[in-house]
Amino acid sequence: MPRGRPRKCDPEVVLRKAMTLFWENGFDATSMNDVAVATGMAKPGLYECFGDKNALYAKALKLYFKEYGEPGLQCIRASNQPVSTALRQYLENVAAGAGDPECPSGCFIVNSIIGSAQSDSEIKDLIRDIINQRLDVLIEYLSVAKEKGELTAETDPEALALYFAGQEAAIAVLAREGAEPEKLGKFIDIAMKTLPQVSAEELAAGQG
Amino acid sequence: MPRGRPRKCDPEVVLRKAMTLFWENGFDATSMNDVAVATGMAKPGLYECFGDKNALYAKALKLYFKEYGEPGLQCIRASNQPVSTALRQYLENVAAGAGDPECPSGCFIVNSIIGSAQSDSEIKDLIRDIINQRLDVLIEYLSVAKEKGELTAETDPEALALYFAGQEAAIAVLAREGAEPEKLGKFIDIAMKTLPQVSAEELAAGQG
DNA sequence: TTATTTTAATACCGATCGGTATTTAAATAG
DNA sequence: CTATTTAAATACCGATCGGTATTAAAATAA
Repeated sequence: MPRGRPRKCDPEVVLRKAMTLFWENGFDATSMNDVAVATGMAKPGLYECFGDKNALYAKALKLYFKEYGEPGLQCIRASNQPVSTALRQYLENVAAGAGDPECPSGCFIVNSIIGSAQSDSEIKDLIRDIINQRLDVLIEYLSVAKEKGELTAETDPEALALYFAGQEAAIAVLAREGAEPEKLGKFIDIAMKTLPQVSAEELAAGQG
Repeated sequence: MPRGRPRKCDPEVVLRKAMTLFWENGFDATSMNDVAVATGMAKPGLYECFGDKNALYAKALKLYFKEYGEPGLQCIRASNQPVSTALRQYLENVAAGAGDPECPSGCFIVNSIIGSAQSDSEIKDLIRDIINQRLDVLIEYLSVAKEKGELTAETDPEALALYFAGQEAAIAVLAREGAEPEKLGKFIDIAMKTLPQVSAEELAAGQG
């Protein structure tokens, strides 16, 4: 046991709770007092643990990306499944997160993009970094799929990556509107029709 | 000329300016003082003309829908062009509005959806009404197109309408991220590939 | 025990918020 | 001219904001 009075609250638990508050209500509508009441950690403790409100928000956003964003990207990166399967799973994972009844609806990152106009520059940079990471993973994955012959020669990996990034945003907004999971499923069915896939026979012929 | 001291500011101009402030910065980050300074109408005048802050926001959102939402819906309703042309124009109109350098980026309605968690019930109802109006127009249009044989018999008009509503949200978020118009154009190209269109020959054969 | 360290808890700071009462200015009616 | 009407302009209200100084409590070290 360390020297002084023991902590009442686990900072990790506090940060997770702060994340859900910012996710649900946004930066402005979540006061430090709200966080203090919801977490049980008094305001001076919050400032000591996390810095000021901007720093707390940035840490919450990083935690969100680590928990809800990176795993999906990692699945894409490591996927050895057909491109349509991998990308469908990717969007279904997004829909599962955005529509999870245990969490605020929608996507904290999308919410932050919308509200970023008056964010401080550290937060803007963080958002930009997250957006670019996601786009780069999608571009890389689609480029490889094209090289492997799974996607037609006319495929534009960058444009298609932006399309899928847009589908994530769409799912987040629709979930925030209250769209049921079943409707999000149908949405994904339609969104996946855009893939310029090479058929299995063509692929076999091309590789043989 | 009416009886008393003449108005310094045209309320319509003031409301339009308030609209751009709320559109750019959102409800919480736009203070009544900000509106007063930006418009030249002092705070008591704002309250006398528009009611409280919630009422001003609601009026600004209604103005936005009238100027940026309804014309596009009217085009869809009145369209006698091929379904792919009409819907492409619809999305291009959305992209033009969301990416207009003269205005805040993105879509005020999408921003309001994201921020609606802590809105008062009048604003929530207004947002819900706008969403439903748009969806109803799309469903009706797609249903008619299916009946006319322009879309395949397997087409689900409700699901496809939600898809297009989602594309609007996607375009709004991508524009808010700073996506250039050219990239939004490519996005629309891909998004339009989902249409389960009947070919011109099939359509002629079916009608003949 | 007593001193020290670390945190919790309370109270408080100036600034800003949404909203309004009051006073001043600009027009018309008589 | 004076009275009246309407709006502008200023000042102000209590509440809440982000952030902090201060005090009280709970642990260890001696």
